[in-house]
Amino acid sequence: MAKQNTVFKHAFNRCLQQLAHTATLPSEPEIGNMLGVSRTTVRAILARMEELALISWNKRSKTVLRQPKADDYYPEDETSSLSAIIERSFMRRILAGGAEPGMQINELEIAREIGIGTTSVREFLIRFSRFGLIEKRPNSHWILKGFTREFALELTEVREMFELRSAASFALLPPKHAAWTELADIEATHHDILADIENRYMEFSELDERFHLLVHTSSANRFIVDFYDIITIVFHYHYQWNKTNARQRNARALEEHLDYIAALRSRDPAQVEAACRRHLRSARETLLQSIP
Amino acid sequence: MAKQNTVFKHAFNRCLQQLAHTATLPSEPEIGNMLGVSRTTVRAILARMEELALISWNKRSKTVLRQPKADDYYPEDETSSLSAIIERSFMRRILAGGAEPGMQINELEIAREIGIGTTSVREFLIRFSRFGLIEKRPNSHWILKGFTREFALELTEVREMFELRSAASFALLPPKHAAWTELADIEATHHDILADIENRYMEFSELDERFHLLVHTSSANRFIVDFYDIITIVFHYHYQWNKTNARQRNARALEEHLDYIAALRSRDPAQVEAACRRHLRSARETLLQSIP
DNA sequence: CATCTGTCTATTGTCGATAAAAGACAAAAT
DNA sequence: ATTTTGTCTTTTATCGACAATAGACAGATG
Repeated sequence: MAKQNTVFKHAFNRCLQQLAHTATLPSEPEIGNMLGVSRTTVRAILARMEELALISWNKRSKTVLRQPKADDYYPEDETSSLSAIIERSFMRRILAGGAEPGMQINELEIAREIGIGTTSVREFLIRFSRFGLIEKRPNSHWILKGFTREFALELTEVREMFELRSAASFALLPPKHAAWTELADIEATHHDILADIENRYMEFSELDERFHLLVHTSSANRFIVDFYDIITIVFHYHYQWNKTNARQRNARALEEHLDYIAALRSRDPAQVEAACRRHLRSARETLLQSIP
Repeated sequence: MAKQNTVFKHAFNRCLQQLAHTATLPSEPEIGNMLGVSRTTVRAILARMEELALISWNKRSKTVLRQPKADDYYPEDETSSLSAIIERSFMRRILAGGAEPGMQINELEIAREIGIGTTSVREFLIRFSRFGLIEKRPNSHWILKGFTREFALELTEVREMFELRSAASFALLPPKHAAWTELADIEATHHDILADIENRYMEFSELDERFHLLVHTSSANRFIVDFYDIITIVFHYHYQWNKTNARQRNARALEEHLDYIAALRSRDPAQVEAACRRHLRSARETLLQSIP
């Protein structure tokens, strides 16, 4: 098996959901655009749908015959790309499992454990190395540098530099810039979640990413925006395995965000800087507290 | 040929040079340490040297029989690692050749052009992507974002942030820190080169890297230090293909460095910041001037 | 005549295989 | 009692192969 057909399966599943809304499907290129895949894959999807008697397909006419049932879908776990699988497995090892700094990382071992080839593992590790958690010894193994206190401090130091600068440039965006609309939208969601914090506090993590990414993007600097990937992945996995006081922590962060947003809107550099600093300081504290 | 034995060849060449200095070679592990290779490779080197009647080898006794001649060495170009070859070839394409932003990059084509497998090219591109010059479309090609004015501006923006901070923390290093000795050494080299600038101005590039890396290292932040890789590679290749006014440019930069070094030594934050800013501004100008 | 489909080709993602290099361990040597 | 060497095993770097996917082009369709 040279390549898993996960692109096909994932697109197929998404396409099934579309069947609910229409009696006929649009043209092949249009479906391709919708799903973000090539025509080759679209045709494979259509062929499969015809095979399952979900549609009748003859050239331009693609008529829906019946609604999809649960087992027309491919299983969820067959639809994620290999690198996503490796990432999850790897992050669990280094964040959740007892992985000591200095430990050796072995490509072959990881590959065997997940049951895949070494090439994919290698490529993942190379991509992952930019996060500063592992380091390669050429012709030899990788070293786990570990999710340590130093790591967190170095990470937040750069984050603070970048975010302060981004926030400052955000405040200078012209009033009709799309970012202000997005900001308003984000603000509204903050209020929504706060109003029902008991039940919706888990939605914070995603909103947090959306907000900070918006701020970073306004720097219009690829290095700053790219760096935010590191923040994202660290926070994403970190919170996934560390849920103590989540409700309370998130409520506080939401309030800080609202201050921060108000400051951005004021367009007053001093206020922006103060609010940004306050929030970043408490975000750093939160992160540090959860490291042994 | 699964693997080129470049590690062996390169280490062999370096080991030949050692032959001039001693009549007998030390133990295998010691040679390995010296050359930075494993004992397996050391033994291959010794075996080859014995084969060429350069040494007689019996267990612990390794006696030099004759001095190496020119054709005992392996050719230079067989000693560089594959990724170094790809890097050079690729950088030439995108910096020297007429590579338009937006151009597609094709793994297979590069591989064929250099005459190697696709795996190595892929891995190179993945590693290289962190420099922000290319971007991947999953399941499809890479896009060249190009060495443009925007790239240079974004790069220098981050560089300036990082270097100002690093310089500030450099000034706070305890007086007995090893960095001060290294700084003195670098300063002396500056004077040496300036004294014979007509002949030695090409040595600037390497010295420049050494100096700025020293400064960045004092931040003790892996993200800041790692970022300096991008600066290094960009300046390295950029100057290699752009030598207009090199003598004059380098002389000026050397003078600026000396001011900057003096400021660091003064340990006065205001002076440090001023000198650092001055130098970074002119470095940026130089870079920008050479972009169409 | 613009867009869609049928068909064909080219490239990417992943695997397994293999030589090079690293490294483990016990016997040998000082 | 270390350190060195001989031998053996394991891992990495790289290749070639192949299915999945993207993409090109001409003829068909409205």
